[in-house]
Amino acid sequence: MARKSGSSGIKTAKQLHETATVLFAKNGYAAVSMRQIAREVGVQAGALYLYTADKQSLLFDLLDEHMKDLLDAWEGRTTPHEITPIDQLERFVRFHIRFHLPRADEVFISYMELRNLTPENFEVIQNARRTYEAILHDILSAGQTDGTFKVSDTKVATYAIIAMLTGMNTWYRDEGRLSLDMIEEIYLDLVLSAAGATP
Amino acid sequence: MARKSGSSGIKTAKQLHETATVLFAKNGYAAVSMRQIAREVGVQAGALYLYTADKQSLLFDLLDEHMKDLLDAWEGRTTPHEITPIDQLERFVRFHIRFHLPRADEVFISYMELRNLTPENFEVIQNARRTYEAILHDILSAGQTDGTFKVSDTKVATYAIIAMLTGMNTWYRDEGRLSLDMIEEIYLDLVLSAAGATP
DNA sequence: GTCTATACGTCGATAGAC
DNA sequence: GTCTATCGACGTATAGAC
Repeated sequence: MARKSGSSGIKTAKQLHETATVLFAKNGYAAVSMRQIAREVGVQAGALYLYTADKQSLLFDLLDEHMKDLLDAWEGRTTPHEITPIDQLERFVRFHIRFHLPRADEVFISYMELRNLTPENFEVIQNARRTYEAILHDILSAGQTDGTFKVSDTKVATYAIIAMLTGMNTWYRDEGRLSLDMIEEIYLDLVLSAAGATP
Repeated sequence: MARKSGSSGIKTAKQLHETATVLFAKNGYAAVSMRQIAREVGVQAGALYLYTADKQSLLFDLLDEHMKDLLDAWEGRTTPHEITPIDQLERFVRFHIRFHLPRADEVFISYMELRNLTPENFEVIQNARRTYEAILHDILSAGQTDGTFKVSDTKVATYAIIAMLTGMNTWYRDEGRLSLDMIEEIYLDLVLSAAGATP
């Protein structure tokens, strides 16, 4: 068969990441073969190695991109100068939901495929995750100090709140009974209550 | 090489499940080979097929056992006759933590390897999970009705609380700074607050 | 940039000896 | 109940033609 005409490297590179994200999320990193990805992208397996050193780098790049996007998105937000802990927490919750919900596959992979990273790659992703957690922890600590929040342990509360919010991705469906706006308000109430917020 | 002496079928069957649990949790179902399991158990790969029809059945059996144990443990508890929603919720939280924390591998597999089940097997596990969620949902609904709880949506609150509690498994370490008893109290506070409990 | 062809290892599962 | 040996398929990754 003749070689596929009209292919462009940039397009293939992008399709590789998109396809790998979907397939890894659906079937798992270990269960997806390079051949399968290539077939879906529309090239031969060998051609994939023009865009990634190996399968491991492919996984790492997906997770690394996701965490960078997340932290960049948070940093890039416009933030008022003086803002109360309670408002900070509200902004965090809304941001988290709005960022994570439309990225179901990426979020899924970022949690499920950590164990398939090499130790060095795992360390990088884990650090990014800790950076994100620190954002919430700082907010809770500030509120705890000035008396607006009341939790037994800010560290555990941080984990609990993030788990609560991220868990949303496991049940949310676009055609579900609740709109995104409603879900946002429901979770906001849950988080503020859990933090013992007294406005 | 002579065949291994002193082996007993019952012992091997048990070791198969234990070994598979550990390996699947550590490396993932798809990444673990039957040969690897056999090596760890101390038999040849072929011998495993005396105890399981195939790899898929092995995974399903592990998850099915876990869910059955969970529901049986809940059913088997002694429960006072009349009990307030707030006490029910407290009992649920303590039960969940005590049951899940010592079963890190089983819990991990039960969440991570759902996608590697055949559709029929997935359905069975999913039903068991829904049964468990219904326990919490009933408690929240009762409290919502009689005014002891105050959540915007009992369904979402159910998911959120279970996610919050189960998320504990991702960070808990035996040698950590918090004892099991302390963690139990911290999460109890978080859950009661999230539910808007007014004692 | 993409192709074909292939090296070389490992997979799940089975057959038959003991 | 466990072993050895093996089948046929599929895995990642590379070499070299075009």
